Amino acid sequence: MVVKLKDIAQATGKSITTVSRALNDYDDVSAETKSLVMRVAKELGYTPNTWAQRLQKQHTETIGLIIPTFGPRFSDPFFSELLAGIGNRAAQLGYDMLVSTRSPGEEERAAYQAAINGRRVDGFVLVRTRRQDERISILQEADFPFAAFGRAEERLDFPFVDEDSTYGMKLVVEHLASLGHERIACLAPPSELMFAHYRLQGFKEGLTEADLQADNSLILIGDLTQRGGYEQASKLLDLPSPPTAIAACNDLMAFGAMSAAQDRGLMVGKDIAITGFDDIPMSEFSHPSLTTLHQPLYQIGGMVCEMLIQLIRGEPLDEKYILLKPELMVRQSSGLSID
Amino acid sequence: MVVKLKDIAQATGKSITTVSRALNDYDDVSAETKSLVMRVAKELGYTPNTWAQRLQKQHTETIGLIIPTFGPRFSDPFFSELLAGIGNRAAQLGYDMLVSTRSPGEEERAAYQAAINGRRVDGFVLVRTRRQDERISILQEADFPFAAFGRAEERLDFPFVDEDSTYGMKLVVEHLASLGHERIACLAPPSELMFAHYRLQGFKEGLTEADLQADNSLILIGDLTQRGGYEQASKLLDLPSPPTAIAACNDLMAFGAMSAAQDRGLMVGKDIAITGFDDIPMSEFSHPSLTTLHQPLYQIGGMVCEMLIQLIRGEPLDEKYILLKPELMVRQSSGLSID
DNA sequence: TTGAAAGCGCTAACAA
DNA sequence: TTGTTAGCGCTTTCAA
Repeated sequence: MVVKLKDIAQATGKSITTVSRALNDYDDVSAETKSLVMRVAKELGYTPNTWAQRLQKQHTETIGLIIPTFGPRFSDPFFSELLAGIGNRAAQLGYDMLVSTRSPGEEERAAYQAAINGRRVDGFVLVRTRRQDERISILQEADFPFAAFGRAEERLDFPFVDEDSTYGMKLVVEHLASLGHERIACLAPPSELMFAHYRLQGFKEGLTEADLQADNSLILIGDLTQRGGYEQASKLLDLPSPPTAIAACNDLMAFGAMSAAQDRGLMVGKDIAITGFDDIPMSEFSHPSLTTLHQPLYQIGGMVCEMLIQLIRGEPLDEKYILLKPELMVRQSSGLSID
Repeated sequence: MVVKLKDIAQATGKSITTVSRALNDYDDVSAETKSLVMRVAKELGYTPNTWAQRLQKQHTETIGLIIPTFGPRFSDPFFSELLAGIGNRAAQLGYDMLVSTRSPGEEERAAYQAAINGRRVDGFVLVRTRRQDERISILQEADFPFAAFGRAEERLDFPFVDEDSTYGMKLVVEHLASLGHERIACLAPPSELMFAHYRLQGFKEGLTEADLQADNSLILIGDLTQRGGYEQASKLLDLPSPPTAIAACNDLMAFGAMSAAQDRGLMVGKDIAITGFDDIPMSEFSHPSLTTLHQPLYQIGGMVCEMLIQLIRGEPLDEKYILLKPELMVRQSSGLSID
């Protein structure tokens, strides 16, 4: 049997209302009543029924996060870091986090609609924004609070945190060029992802600035997994005139590329340079360690979460658009020079 | 403005009751009324208010998962795989998943209590069971449904899925011994974790069966991260008489150990053998690739989730205790022989 | 086949 | 300072 307000009311001889107000620390309840109620509530082990509270208050103290997946899973450490950041910040601020995964398409749309209409969450954190992102239109049309990790193509106005991928990739290319590389390949993300656009743009601008020829046959799209990186890098390495450096657009693909190179007897960091993007914990401990761009994913998760909650609470946002500069972590995989 | 039953009732000229029944496909509603109601509901874009439904039905169609963390985060790919498995299975079965992280202690206890009393979730998935696991007593005392990934020390009776770690570690030691190793070290998990017990036991039994001397100075406890693995392996390698093989109790520590060895100029798989446990996606792509024990984490997540939901629904469990045999994945890091 | 009415546990406007 | 009453949106007896 679960303890409810009624039970406390009975035990104290007060009315349900008074008990409710005492528990919520209203100041029109006498101090004695308050402490009496509090004591009894504690004794009885009272916890409010969340659903009743929410039905009444019309908000849920819960934020939603639907992770977009292409395959069935999201084992990318990228997401775990981010998730941890969001979840912990949410908990600090007194919010629950409802998590699910959907692949883009009808199901994803339905999940958002259901959550919005059913008032299941107070707002959404959007991750991995896409060029034409229907999630954004759904949310905006419903006038539903959300904050995103990533920007969107159209000049849509919404709060976001993003890292400056263009800047980051330019940094990488500059680094590789300074090491003497001239044939630099890129392992790009699926083009519908917004960050694919920015990273590719940075890659190309970097080449231009380094006075290098862009060669489209050296730009291959991978699915952001190790396996994808392995496969695409294999193609690059089997080219008649293979690249001397591969800039992967995320760490997982970079690791796949390293394997592909190593399987061909190449020494990564010497015979070929390979770089990543994300700086997942593994990067520091791979062999060779991975030169990559650091994104503070855990903190980013926290920032987006905090933005969202400010939005939900109707508080003014400290900042509406946050663009972070990734930091280049030079490690072994890019080598120190090429002869 | 959100559409509710009342709106549909008005639009169709029916009563709220009838609309509700039509929508829930009761068979005492005429076919025409039903289709009329359905159509209008669709037109208006109706979605039931979750809170009202739950308050009424007294269950939530939500399962809870509180991830225990020692530090602030849970970036272990181990958890992401498991989480994906649980979440996707839950979604298939029509359940939401409420996720949060708490470090063991007062806060964790409070989180469970609040979720139970507030009827916030219908049941819990417990992960990473501990020897004296107070979560289990809380849940059992409240008679609250849960299923665990992992067993517990006391002869407590609850449904679980677990992998046979003892068996797995024996497999590893047997493998290493067959390769000629005699000084085999172990990177063990913190001893309060239940699986630490089983893995260590397997390690020791494996030594005995291989007629090898157990040397307690070769058993070091690490915190399951790469960094922890790196630090503890460093100690082992700097011993006057270092081990020729290191069996880490999870992949992340194994990667750390590999780095430590490589930093000392050792060639992993030749100068020293290193093995892991988990077979996270990275293992196949590290350099050298990691010999480890495969646990189908994604599937395990699904199994535990399904168990829990059967429990919640009061259905008989297909199986109450599931013990899986991990499979040894022999890769490069253990080497093929030692001379 | 349908509708009126009660009630899930809580909060809040209003009265006393 | 306290209690009465209504109502959040839904489901479910019970009666018509």
